[in-house]
Amino acid sequence: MKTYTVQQLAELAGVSVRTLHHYDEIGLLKPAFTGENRYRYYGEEELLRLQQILIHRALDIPLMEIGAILDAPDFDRLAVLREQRDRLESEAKRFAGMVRTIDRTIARLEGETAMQDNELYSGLIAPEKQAEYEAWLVERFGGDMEARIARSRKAMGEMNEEERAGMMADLQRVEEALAEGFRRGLPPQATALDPAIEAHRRWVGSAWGRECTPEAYGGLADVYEHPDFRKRYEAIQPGFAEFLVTAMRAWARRQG
Amino acid sequence: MKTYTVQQLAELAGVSVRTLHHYDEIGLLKPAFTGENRYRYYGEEELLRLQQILIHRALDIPLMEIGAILDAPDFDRLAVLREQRDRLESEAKRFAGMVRTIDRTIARLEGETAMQDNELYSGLIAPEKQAEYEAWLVERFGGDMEARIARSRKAMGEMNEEERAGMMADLQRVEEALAEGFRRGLPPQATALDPAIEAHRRWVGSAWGRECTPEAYGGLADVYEHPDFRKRYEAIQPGFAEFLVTAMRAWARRQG
DNA sequence: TATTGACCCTCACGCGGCGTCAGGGTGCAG
DNA sequence: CTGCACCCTGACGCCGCGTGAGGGTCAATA
Repeated sequence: MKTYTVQQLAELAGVSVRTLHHYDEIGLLKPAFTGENRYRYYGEEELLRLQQILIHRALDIPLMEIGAILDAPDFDRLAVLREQRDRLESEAKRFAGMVRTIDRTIARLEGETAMQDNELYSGLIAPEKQAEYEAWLVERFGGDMEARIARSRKAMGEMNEEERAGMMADLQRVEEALAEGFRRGLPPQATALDPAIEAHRRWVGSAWGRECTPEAYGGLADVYEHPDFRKRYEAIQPGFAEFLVTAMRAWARRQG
Repeated sequence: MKTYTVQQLAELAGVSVRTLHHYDEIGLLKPAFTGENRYRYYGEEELLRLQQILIHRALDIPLMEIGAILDAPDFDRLAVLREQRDRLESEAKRFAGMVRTIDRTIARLEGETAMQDNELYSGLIAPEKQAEYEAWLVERFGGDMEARIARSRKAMGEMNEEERAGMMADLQRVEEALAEGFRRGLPPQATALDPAIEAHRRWVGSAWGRECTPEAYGGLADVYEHPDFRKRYEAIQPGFAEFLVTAMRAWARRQG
């Protein structure tokens, strides 16, 4: 017959020796037998019971309650398993939901970050506002922001005047198409805006030098709420800033 | 400016007032301000911070460590989120894994249960062994077993002699085909046995009055290790009992 | 104004489930 | 015999609150 000492069982099950002492003390998990040396010796049956204890414990069931469950007559066994299964599934879903929440936050932060890298020097902000905006970014995002600003400044510095003017003209066309939809009274969620929205997204991607994903585009909408961007879009047409932000978000949401 | 009292914030966040007191005491979550009445008043910023605390707490991170993380400079924010995301995903997977483990246990128990309901009275066990077998079932599975035995006895009692004889003849044909494979020296895992195995499974399904799923069929193999069944299969051919059990298990495993 | 019910406060004991350590014994190899 | 790894019991203490005592504040109502 195979037996385990406390340390062996503890390692097999991923618990501490102290835990096994404690469970013996409270009667939750008794050893198979105790030797003359007062050592605890456990068998396969105790190992199996311990594994069942650990599943219940993962569901925050108090130890004494776990003991009551495991010591109940066998006819309850299937019902208990079904109940534990449902609770374990709920926990799995709870954590999966938190993963999705954090994924959205990460995407948003990454979208914001990518936007700030490139648009700052794309001519959207007047040069005299740049120092102020840089201070805002550093204050908001902290430590390595200055290094990234330096990097973006260098990349934009390498674009010639003709290329920059071409990009600005493209952006104006896109924004004008969107503003026209706004003036015609289309709701921001209207799919008739999709061509203009997607043209805008493509423009942003080319300004970034990499694809603007739907998540990043949704994050960009957040950043367009910054006062400097709002001011700029309000100058195109009063009310346009809010319309654009909502339209961008609606589009991003529809991409799943 | 919108403010919340302790109870309002506690309800919004799903924690207790005591928890908020505690977090204030240890400096983890201070109120926005405290009134002359000594009441705590929290703002949106505190609500957001509390939500972040709760995600970290779900990962069993000690409170003082949570404080250190949240109070770190902002440039760490994205890295921390990524790390938490990975840990939350691991937790989700851990619970999902436990769900699968319990599902397998449930399927096995249900398979055994369904088998015992019907085969007991299908003529496989000699009548004089029935009382003994019933005692074994009740001892093994406990409380409601007697009610279920009564139910099955009634159902079998309604099958006429001709129908019963037809089922027995079918079963003999199936078992003979399997025994022939055994005599020819086929390994129990051989796919050449599949037609006979599937015929057997179909027979069991018809005896049950409902489909015998691969899980249930795997569970049935466990139950065929009972001494009464072994004796019966050994009577067909010495060594056949072990062969059959192994073949059934191999087939069930191959169904995924 | 007084009363009442809901909410707020500080203070403090205690619980569940161990982690950690002290002091001492056992088993086994060199 | 010595040294190392493992075992024991006993016991203090920690973390994160739950619970309750005793008392104050706020707002509606009679």
